[in-house]
Amino acid sequence: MDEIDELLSIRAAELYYEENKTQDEIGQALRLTRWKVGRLLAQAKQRGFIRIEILHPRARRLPIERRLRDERGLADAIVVSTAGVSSPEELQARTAQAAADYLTALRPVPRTLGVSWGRTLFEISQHLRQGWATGVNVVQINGGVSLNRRPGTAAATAVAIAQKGGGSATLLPSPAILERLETKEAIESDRVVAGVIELARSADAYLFSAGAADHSSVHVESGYLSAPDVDLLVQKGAVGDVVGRYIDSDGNIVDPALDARTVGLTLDELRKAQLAIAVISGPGKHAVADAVVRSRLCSVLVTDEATALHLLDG
Amino acid sequence: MDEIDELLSIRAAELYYEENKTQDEIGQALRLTRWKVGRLLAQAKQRGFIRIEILHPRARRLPIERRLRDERGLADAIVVSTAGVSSPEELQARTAQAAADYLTALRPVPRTLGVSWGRTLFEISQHLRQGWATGVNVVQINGGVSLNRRPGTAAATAVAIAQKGGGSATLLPSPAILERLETKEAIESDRVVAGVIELARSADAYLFSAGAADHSSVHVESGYLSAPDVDLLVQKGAVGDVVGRYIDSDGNIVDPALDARTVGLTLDELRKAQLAIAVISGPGKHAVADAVVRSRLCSVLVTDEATALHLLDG
DNA sequence: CGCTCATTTGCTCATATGAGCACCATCGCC
DNA sequence: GGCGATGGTGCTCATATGAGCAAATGAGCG
Repeated sequence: MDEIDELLSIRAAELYYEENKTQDEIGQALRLTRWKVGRLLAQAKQRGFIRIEILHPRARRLPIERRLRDERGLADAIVVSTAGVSSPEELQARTAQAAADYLTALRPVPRTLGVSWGRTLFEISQHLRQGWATGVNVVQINGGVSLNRRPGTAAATAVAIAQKGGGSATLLPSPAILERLETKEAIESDRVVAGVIELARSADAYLFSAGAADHSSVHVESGYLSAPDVDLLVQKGAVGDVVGRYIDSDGNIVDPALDARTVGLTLDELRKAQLAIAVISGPGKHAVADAVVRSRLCSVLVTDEATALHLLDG
Repeated sequence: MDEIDELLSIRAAELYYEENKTQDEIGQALRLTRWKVGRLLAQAKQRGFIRIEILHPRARRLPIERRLRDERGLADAIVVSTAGVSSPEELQARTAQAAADYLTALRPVPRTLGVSWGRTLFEISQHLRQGWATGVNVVQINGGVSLNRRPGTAAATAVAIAQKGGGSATLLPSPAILERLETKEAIESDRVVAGVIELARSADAYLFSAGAADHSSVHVESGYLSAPDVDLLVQKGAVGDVVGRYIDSDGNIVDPALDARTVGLTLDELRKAQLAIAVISGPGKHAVADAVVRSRLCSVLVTDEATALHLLDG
């Protein structure tokens, strides 16, 4: 395509997309046949001169979803558009909404849903509508007696998801990370705790997020880890955590001793799941998202456009 | 339109615009008739959920051009797209290119073209192609013996436009602004100068830009005005200059004494012109652009999208 | 200069889309 | 509960568009 045709294709595109002229009318205006106009428009599209965006909080990016499924081997992928997003909160809200939508539309409806906790999960619980399902029981899959008093604690999240889904919540009454291995083993051998973990293992589906390995982590905020602890993990190669377990960019446990003191499903148990839905979004989570997908910790990923593109091209 | 239809229209738009499905296929996927799909898509468009942009340095915004013509009473308007513009230089280049294109396509071809000088005019002269016209003579319409040595001086601009247009340039051998009124009157009474100004008055078309009233002005750069001079003009209400004459937001001369010392066509002479093409772009020139259009200093405006929107809505 | 081959052009025809209209469900009103 | 009004739905039909193909154009080469 030469210079002159390129310019003509732009003129044609202006008349077609901005002025709603027919190809025939454009042909008359530019002294071209309507077929030539059609070809110019096709070329303008094909060369990427025409960008069509869907501006809506609920808009998704289907082509990127397909690429994620095909190129990264996911069973399913949900990618929310970042067009028109003005704040990190809005991005988080969009992703949570998409996750809630996905859960609501999920068939067969899981009888038991294993969930983690954190900011993302709490927001998903808020975006689910009352009656999103009937009879969905929820079980926590990792320890999470919150140490702070903010709303959105582990228990509130699981309870909200269960209540809105017409089922009941089973909480895992344990801290996320214990200070001593012996305490962790003692807690896990407790009849109630062991029962909850057993129930968690048998869940039909899992819904969890991932945290970035930095000081903004809920583990720091909740007091399970200190800022220097996190720095040390980063030094060892940690990119983030899934259900409280810190992984490197290949999805391997960074600190086995720490991991042994962490209560809940192990990553290998999660990997064996039929349906593991990870919800990960935000610029700070590109690295964890990559690790999660690479190491097959999830079969379904709900994320934002920028993160998805990072997984594909970055 | 209720919530559910709005969501459906977004899903439909995704399948239509991103996946290139037909409305019929979308109907099958979403369990709707194809007519319903068509209506949903129409509503999505109408409600502004669909944004179509033409990404190209030569792209124009025809709907905005029409609004400028209709709402601001311009004979013609050229608005370049700002989509994908990354630097002020690129914006300037796009606008200059559009002005060059407009000149090239102009019919009837002007036999004599009056031009001002400055950064914008120089850039236009560079974007004109060799042979853009045949036999177009160029005459300077305001004083402009440059005091500095940079390329793009007043003379070089006029000569380039004329040379590429197969004609000759007539320069106005005078400073832009004189220090004393008597000197200005003496210069204007000089046979050669008076002849050039007479020729300028008889031009078929004028091409000029406008400067912002700030320290970046070419008058400051060229030494005709000092920074405090400009500050004083701003205090008196100046928003910018046209052919060296400073105007307020209504297009009136801000400082008649200064104006009397300025050599070249007067603004009223410019206003009487059949065809006066103003080329004004950049965020710093919104106010001058508005003054120029409001006071009918130009019949044709070449500008950028942001400036145009300012003229319409701001 | 004439030939070949590749590309572009203008066409026919099938398909996709939008306009306009009859019909039907839903709602307020009696 | 009957009844007209209102808005949405599915249709017919005209139009716009894209696929595929034959003719025309023109560049390259003997």
